[in-house]
Amino acid sequence: MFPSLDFPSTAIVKSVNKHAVLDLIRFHGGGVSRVDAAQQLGITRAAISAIVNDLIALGIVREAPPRPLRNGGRPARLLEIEPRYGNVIGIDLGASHMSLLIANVAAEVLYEREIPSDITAGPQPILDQMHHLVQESLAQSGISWESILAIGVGVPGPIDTASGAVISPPIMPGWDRYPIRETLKTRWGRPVSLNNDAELGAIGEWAFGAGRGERFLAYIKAGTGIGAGLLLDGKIYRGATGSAGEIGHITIDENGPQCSCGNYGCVEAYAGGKAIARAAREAIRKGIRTQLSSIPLEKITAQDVAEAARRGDLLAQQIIAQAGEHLGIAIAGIVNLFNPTTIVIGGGVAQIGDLYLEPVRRTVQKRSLPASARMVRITTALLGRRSSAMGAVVQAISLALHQAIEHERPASHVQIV
Amino acid sequence: MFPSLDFPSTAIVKSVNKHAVLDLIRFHGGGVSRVDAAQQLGITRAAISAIVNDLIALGIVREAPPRPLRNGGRPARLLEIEPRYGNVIGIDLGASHMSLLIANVAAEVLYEREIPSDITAGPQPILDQMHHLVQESLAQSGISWESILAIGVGVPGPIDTASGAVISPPIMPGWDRYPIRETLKTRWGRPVSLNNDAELGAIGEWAFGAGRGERFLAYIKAGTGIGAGLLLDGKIYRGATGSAGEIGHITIDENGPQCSCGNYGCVEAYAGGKAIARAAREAIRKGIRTQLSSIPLEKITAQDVAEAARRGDLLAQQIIAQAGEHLGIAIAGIVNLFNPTTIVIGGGVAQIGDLYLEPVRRTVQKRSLPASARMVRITTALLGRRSSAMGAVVQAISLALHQAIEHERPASHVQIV
DNA sequence: GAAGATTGTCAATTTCCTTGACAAACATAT
DNA sequence: ATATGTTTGTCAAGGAAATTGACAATCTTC
Repeated sequence: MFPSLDFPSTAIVKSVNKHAVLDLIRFHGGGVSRVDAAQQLGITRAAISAIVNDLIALGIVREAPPRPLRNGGRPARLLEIEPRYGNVIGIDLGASHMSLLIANVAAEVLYEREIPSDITAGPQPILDQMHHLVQESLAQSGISWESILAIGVGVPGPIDTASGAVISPPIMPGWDRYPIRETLKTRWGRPVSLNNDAELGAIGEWAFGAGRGERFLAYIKAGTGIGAGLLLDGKIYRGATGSAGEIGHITIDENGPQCSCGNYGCVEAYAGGKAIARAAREAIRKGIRTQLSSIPLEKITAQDVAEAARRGDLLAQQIIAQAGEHLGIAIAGIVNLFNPTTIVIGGGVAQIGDLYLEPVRRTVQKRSLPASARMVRITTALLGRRSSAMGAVVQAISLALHQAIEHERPASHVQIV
Repeated sequence: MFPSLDFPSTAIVKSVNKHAVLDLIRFHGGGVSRVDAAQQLGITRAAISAIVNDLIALGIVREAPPRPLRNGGRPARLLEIEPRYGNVIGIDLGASHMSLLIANVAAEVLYEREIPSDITAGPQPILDQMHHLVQESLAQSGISWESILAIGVGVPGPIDTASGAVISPPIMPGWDRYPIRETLKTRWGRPVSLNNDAELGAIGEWAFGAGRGERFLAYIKAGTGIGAGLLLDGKIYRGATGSAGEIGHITIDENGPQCSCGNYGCVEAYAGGKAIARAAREAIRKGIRTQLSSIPLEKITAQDVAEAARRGDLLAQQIIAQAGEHLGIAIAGIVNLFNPTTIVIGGGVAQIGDLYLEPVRRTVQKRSLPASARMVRITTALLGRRSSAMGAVVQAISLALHQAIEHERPASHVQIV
């Protein structure tokens, strides 16, 4: 119907199919046989065989130990990623912390660590800290630097994919247009992928979490701020310049309170971690009875409110329910606009659980059109705090493996625009 | 990176390339030569030649009369669609009207007509009326029914692409799940495409209007109601079940007035044609001085308000500016979420012009994140009231031509999932 | 143990693109 | 006017990858 970006010509057909087979093996839970792959990709067994044997020869894929079968016939030889091919690192840079995963290319986590880190310190100190974290983690885990094939990094801001930098990020002062990807690539001498953290959350939950295999998925990162990662029609959606999914600064009340971004009535000013803590402080100032009064006013965090709510504190429960309703309004907007099958809610605030999630569900059902509301499943992140770091791992593996099968032979002379 | 839906294999390579060449010729303003096509598609001149000559042999493409050139060398033979290959009909079914275009496959409009029609009358009477409109139009224009290759239809509701019906449409009472596409297909014995009207607006403006060639485009249909059609990464985005882009019922003020859909504070209740008329009536009831007082209160329409505003009426100008601001809030949400390059505003209310558009632009700049706001161009529909009907024409032509080159030979045995 | 079913592989064939050469048709310089 | 250079489009030969159809391998069931 419309001009497509993929222009297959015989020269790149095998390449495209090889990438497709590789991803099928990577993301198909439970193992795929050659025949499975042939059916799903719509090409013949013979063609698949040739591709799979290439991948095995490269050491990227292996045959899994045979498993009990159901039907008569020659047992299928299931395929899986060869974990010994190499390792990758995934790093999620948050507003107040930095978390790191080391995994092999089969996405099995080998090491995990999280340290506090204040992103407002600016790019140079933080990237130095990141470098030290990597070195320490390798030392502690006994994993060699040579085994690391690629590194994936996530940051909480809109990303320009071409330059590998953040552009006008609301919560990363001093980082505007700093060449993050190039800096790390040069320092590490490895391929580096740079993505928005919510985007990575979507990838992580899609690959190994609550949104497995869904083709229309939105991941909502509800933490200090609020962001969304969008997986539309099976592909990460970044928009024209890479800053799609910025749900946090959508207006839900034009006359609402001022947000840190300067506008009025953004969701983030109602439903984010900061907003929850502020609501508690205001209520206490007004003299409302609550268990939270025992905490010094200025030290109350969203986590304190969540704990109080779990212990039965009425005010805390009310604050969290209201935050959920406000987030629900914004998510209802996403549902109306994107018509997804699944919404995965992650980030720190989502850890609160049903006290937060139920109001979200209720509000979405109430405030989005039936045609879309009926279809959508709203759930918490299965990977918990690790969604984004896991997404970074997935991206790093993609980088490593797809580059490997591409460079196997000299790059095609066919220009893909 | 992610499993793609297109699985090229040698058997379908030529088919894919043929479709790509055809669309390149269709949508490239000013004519393409074989060499141009080769460069843009990344395949060789020889391959393009074979494809183009096939298309010429089928009677779908022709060589344009030679034009003056700039550079030395053999003059390029420009390609264009052969208009005599056949004709199509595009129909836009609105809430209160029905408009029809007859065009040849080169998308040159041959006949145009618009009649009043109340969509609330229900599917059977309206589809009968549509049939009569087609017959009358053919008779009046002297175009033969035999020349009509396909028909495109647009309706103002969320569409389930699989069944060709609308699902829980807010403004089409009685149409829920009525098999519109099958009914028309059977009656006419021609391929029929059924799309959402805003979707078609996006297609129309993308192909021949204000959004020519843009890859990230949102078309906002601001009429009685408000809807959006989304073109993301060069492709129409329909969502998981075809009901994406329902911007009209996004909440911009949670405590706002009740909307016809049952919720509170939807954009449509602030910025749609109905809302504009209602605001005027309420102001008059309050006794505010305005030229509109000369019109019977219950008969005031958005168009009356627009005319009064143009004549300098302060109240009318204020109402329209406020409606624009409210629409701007919703569009700012789209800009934050989708990060498009272009927003095209069409529909009846958009005809008001800058009085409406300027507040929209101002509000979007104010209420969306700088990273996305900087990139976006906001403009009125170039095709005016015809955007959607033109989109229906484009879809009908797509149906006719792509089917023609596909059925040229027996369909590929390759299953594309 | 035989029959049936499913999986994976092989050789021959087909399809379509690429390669490299060449003719056609123009502009410009001499 | 002629020669040179440039761009466009076509042709035949060659190559890459998928398809086809047959067949061996390996299981379940009768």
